[in-house]
Amino acid sequence: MSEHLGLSMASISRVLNGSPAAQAIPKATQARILEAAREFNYRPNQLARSLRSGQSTSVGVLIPEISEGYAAAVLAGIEETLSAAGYAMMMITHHHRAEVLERSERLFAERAVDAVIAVDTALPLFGPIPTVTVSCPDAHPYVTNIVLDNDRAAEIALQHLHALGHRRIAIIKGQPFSSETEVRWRAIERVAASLGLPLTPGLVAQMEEDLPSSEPGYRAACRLLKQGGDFSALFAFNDVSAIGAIAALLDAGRSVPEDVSVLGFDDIALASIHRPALTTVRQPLHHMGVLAANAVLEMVNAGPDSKLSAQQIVVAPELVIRSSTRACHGAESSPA
Amino acid sequence: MSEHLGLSMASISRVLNGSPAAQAIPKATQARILEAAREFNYRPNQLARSLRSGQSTSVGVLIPEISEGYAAAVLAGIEETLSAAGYAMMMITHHHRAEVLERSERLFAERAVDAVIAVDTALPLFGPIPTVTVSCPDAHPYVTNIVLDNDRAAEIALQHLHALGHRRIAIIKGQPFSSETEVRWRAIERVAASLGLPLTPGLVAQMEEDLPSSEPGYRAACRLLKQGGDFSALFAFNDVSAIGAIAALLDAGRSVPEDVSVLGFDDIALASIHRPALTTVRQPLHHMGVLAANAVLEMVNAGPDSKLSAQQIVVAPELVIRSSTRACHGAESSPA
DNA sequence: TTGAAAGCGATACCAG
DNA sequence: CTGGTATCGCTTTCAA
Repeated sequence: MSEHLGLSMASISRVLNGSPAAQAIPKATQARILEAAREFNYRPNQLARSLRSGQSTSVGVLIPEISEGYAAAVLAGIEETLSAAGYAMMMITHHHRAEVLERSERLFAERAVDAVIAVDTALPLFGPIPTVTVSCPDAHPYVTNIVLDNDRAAEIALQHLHALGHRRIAIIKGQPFSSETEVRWRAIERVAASLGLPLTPGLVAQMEEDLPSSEPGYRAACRLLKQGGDFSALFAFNDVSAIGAIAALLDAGRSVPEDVSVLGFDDIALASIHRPALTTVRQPLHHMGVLAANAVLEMVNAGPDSKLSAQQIVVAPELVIRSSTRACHGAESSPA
Repeated sequence: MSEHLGLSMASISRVLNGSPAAQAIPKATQARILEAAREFNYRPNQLARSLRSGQSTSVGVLIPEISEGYAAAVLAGIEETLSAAGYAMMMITHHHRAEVLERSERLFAERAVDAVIAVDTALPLFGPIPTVTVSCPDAHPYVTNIVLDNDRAAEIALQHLHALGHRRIAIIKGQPFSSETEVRWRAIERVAASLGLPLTPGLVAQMEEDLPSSEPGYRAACRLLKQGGDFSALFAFNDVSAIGAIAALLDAGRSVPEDVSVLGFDDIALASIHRPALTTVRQPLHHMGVLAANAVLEMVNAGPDSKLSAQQIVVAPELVIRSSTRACHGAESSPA
């Protein structure tokens, strides 16, 4: 310890942490200490500090996987924010395996994380530790929750297609394990009903495979085609499946958007690069990560016993119109 | 502490850690301790343990960013391996900013990570701490290094195009800040010379912008087009830029692969999702992550003073042929 | 305005 | 075979 240069470690600690008691120390001494710290290249040992203070300035992050797209974008927002606040991140990918989820609670506890953020994860309700979830619609009452307004999303999506004159719209549902699948589907049902759009079994296909590729979307679209294929537009669960669906349509001799308009979801980077560029419902993924991290920081700073209640933070989707959708072929001039 | 149930914390520690001294403890007592631990749901505090033992069982990971596929794949391999070994990961994304790199050394030291892994990063030589780099060809002598065989990569790429009858092949060079840019370029020069392929200035464009999107590739391809555009094939620095280049070519009225074949690099998930699916030089990214993590674990387990010397681990690329390349239009029947 | 000393929760050395 | 106890590096209360 650097007290070889003057005074005792108590004062040093006070100054280096800008603790309230430090105001009672003369400027001159403060400067001396700071300089010595720089000279000795002093690095406080976070482990010791955490052990003593009970604050590890680290948060656990639970995520299905890190392939590109969805999770990566959210993660980037989280990392950026946490890192700027001096917090470390302990990340665990669970691949939707229940056993990993169980174990993660233990790991987080052992490492004494101050809080946890769970992304697209069916959380088994962690202890009394501050928790924030992203895209987990049916999370427990005591955790704060960042979710997309799925009702609004379904609304802008279907209204867009409806306004273009489309009346027979096929839907690709998400996989059963994705936490957003059900909420989104119910929102679609509601909006479809209000617009008078049919949602017959032949117009709906659910993805099944747990692959991070566009394959599930490709196969779902094939099933849709085999079930009659009588639709002029298709609303996919996400961009990746939309791209798979487009490939399936092209392979079946239907062109996009001439024969069928395709609407994606998420607005991952690929959506704008792909040709035809994808019209899509944008989720502010990066921003959701930032919000989650900020919520966590707020809870942690508020102290363990503050009655900062859990919030429900709803973010708005936004329609990004590109070239994969267009007016329905056989449509009369449509009402704006 | 659980010593309320029998004996002292010393023995407990011994048993719970399976320390050598534990063999001298009767089975019966061991069982009693283990059961009590389970009953009390005892979680050892890693912070305290680390403070005492000087081992934090955590490693720092330095990465440019996560949104782009490349890093995400490597990261997945790292996370999986580390996690299975009970190690935590402290990740920092640096966006190629020197200032962040400097700071990260400090952060890693403060958190007392046992080792660091740097991916695609120009490392400022961290202290005496075990270090492994991935894709940093000119790393320092004391760090072990996971690199792709770039010579072989250039060979299989250009030979593929050459065999398809292409003679005028455009190249998109990587950004100056990417650690692989120069090695790769020299490999391409060498192979091009041996195959008798021209590499005139008009056939080469270097990306400049530091964006994790396909924009730099798009712009580079535009420059190539403006510089004459007399080529039947294009070899891009990576898949993301290949995808951007394809968009540029399409926008300029050239079709892919009919008018020009495009060859990517990396084989990120996007490569197979994109239409046309990308022919690409596959880097075993996930595997490289696993190798890096294993190397780190080996070094850490070997102890700080072992003379385990730094290695150079070279992995092999592999050509993945999809639909973005095809035989040259005006080519005579090509020699296999 | 500054110092001494008591821990935080474990590990490891040295006795018994 | 098992129990004390010093110690890891820091924060913080209490005295001086």
